[in-house]
Amino acid sequence: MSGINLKSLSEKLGLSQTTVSRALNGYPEVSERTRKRILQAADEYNYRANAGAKGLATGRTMRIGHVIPLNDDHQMVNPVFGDFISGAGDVYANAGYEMVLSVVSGEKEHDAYRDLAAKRSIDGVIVHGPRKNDPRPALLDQLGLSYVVHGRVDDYDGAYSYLDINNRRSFLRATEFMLDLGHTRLALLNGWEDFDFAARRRAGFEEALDSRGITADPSLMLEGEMTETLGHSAARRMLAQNNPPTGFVVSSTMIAMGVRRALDDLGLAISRDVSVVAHDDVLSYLDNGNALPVFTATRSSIRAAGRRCAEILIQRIENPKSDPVTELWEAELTIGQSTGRAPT
Amino acid sequence: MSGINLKSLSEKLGLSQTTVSRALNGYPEVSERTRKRILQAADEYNYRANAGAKGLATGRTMRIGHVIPLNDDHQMVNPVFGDFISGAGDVYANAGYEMVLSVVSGEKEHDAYRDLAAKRSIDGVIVHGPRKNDPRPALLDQLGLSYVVHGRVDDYDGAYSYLDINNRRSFLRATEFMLDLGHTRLALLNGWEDFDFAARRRAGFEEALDSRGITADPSLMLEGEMTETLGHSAARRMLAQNNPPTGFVVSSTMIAMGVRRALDDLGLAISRDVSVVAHDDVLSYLDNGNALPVFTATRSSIRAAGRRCAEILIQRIENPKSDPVTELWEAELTIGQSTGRAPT
DNA sequence: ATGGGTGTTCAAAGCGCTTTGGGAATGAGT
DNA sequence: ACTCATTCCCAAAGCGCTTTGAACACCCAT
Repeated sequence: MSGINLKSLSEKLGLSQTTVSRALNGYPEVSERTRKRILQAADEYNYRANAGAKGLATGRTMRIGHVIPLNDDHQMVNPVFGDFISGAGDVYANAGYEMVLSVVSGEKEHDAYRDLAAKRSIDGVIVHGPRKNDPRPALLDQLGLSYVVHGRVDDYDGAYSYLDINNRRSFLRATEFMLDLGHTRLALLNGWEDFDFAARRRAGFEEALDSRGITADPSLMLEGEMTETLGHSAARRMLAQNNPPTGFVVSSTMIAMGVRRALDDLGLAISRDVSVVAHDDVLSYLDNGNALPVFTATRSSIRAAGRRCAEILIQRIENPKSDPVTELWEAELTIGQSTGRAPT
Repeated sequence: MSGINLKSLSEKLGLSQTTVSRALNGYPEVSERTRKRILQAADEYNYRANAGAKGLATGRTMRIGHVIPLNDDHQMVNPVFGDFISGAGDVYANAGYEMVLSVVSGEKEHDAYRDLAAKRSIDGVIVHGPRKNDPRPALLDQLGLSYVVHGRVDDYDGAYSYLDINNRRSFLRATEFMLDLGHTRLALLNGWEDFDFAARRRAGFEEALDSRGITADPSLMLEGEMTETLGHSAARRMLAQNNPPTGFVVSSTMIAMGVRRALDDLGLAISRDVSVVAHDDVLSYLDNGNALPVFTATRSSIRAAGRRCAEILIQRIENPKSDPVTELWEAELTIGQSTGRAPT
């Protein structure tokens, strides 16, 4: 129905397309009087420049891509994703960008970037879930696409923009906190350690134990999908061992909820019998008890990360010659009701 | 870097752009020999048609929009969203469509649709989270944009495409199941009843009680954000009443997890002391205990809904004259470990 | 030889915008 | 009176594709 174009709009105004276009895009060489007239007419007819045509003419699509990998086993999208894009999306909207999403599984991921680049349908892209030896920065540099990595890749030689939290330090501190409470048998329930963030968390965990002369027990360390079920089954299993842990260091509040359920199953009290410290992404739908936190946790808002990644990417797109931006955020350790002195 | 266009590709081949274009788009009027040559060259140079230019020429952008509303209070994206788009995204990818996302809050939602339509950046749109008196179908019909509603709007006169689950019936059955177990004091923890799905669930709940001559107790019915916290605090409060409920009918497994935590707090055993039945969206990251379900639940996969909505929408886009498609799915009631006979 | 298919290719127009390279009008400077 | 900037506006080219209408070659039947 609707859909007036520049041509007819300018005809209605008795002006050339050039003038109307310039007025609408804020160029100076048009008198204020006519600009006002034009703006008003554009509003009246609900005119908006055809995105495809504009992209063709300018070479900029005003569109940013997110390629989100699908876990092949569970066809699962990382549940933090909703919050991330809600942060990023807000920034995009205010800057006049659109967000395009590609959910792809495994091997097809590479192609997704190639495709988006070759079709020229985006100006830049956010890289989610970087892994060890992640090939994407190299690919994107080669494709000439602007990008920002949410997280880090350990092994890329080139300079690239990223925003990460200090995962190693977070887990170092969380683990030390447990050690200070007298816990010596500590379990780690982690995400897949193929992901950079999880590898760093494990390193922090082990570093803390090492510094107290404790060697990490492999039977108390598990990596996997960060679900409630993982927390539950792992905790059940570990607590049934000969020398069960008195504390759990876990990578998400979802896992922590599973651990709590296992404790309930076994009639154990959280904090008194077994302590739990988690990493909390401050997801909007998992508020970890507003006023007094349920779980002791290292916290860092995924939504804030989404916002900041978007800002950085836009800045990179609009100024590609500038130096890459890198930020490393510290997570905050908040004491909740899930930790206490180790039972004696 | 990369980025060859039709012109240079056809020059390399010594053919006209017409022929190359036709070959690539599968038109018959080009000999198999040349088509093969062209396909090969296209592959070699990694040629892909510029999306904007193609859209301009054809009038079809091969892009589908999802406008997802942001809860203003919590800046929260519905956590089922990840699964929905992972289902839809897969269908899009296979059909050659891209997905564009707009996360917008409250009053700006209307504008988002207007914008996308006026800029001609999408061919169609999925309507999420329909509410009572939802104005969007009327708006979209007026804008001439193809769409399909995930859920239903109660009050729209026009014919429109939707995919919904039978929420009323689900909650009717779940409630009857509880009644059959001897529970007479039943609580309902629901999503915001401004949403169509939640209103229907409540209707089903009340209908079941009515049919047994029980009148629903307003102090046992709550609507709100479907979080763990809601389940926890509501259950705590309701169980502290004079005449506490022996069963909870709740709208998500997230809420159910909160109820379970409240029971643990109070030293009550789930199923023996208090029963819980939930609606389960079968989210990939909340698998409700793979083999034996933790919660008794009415189940319907959100991912499957995403897939189907996408299929319907594509069909509508490619064949706009066809009649609207409407589907109503029945949820499946699966018995888990969270329900038992009412204590006597 | 002539005409009509049939199969294969092409030149050029058009999609809706931005942007280059002027042109006309006005006012100021000499 | 004449030049020279300024200010404001415009015609036309170009972005990379699809698609219309026509051309060309070839073959078979008349």
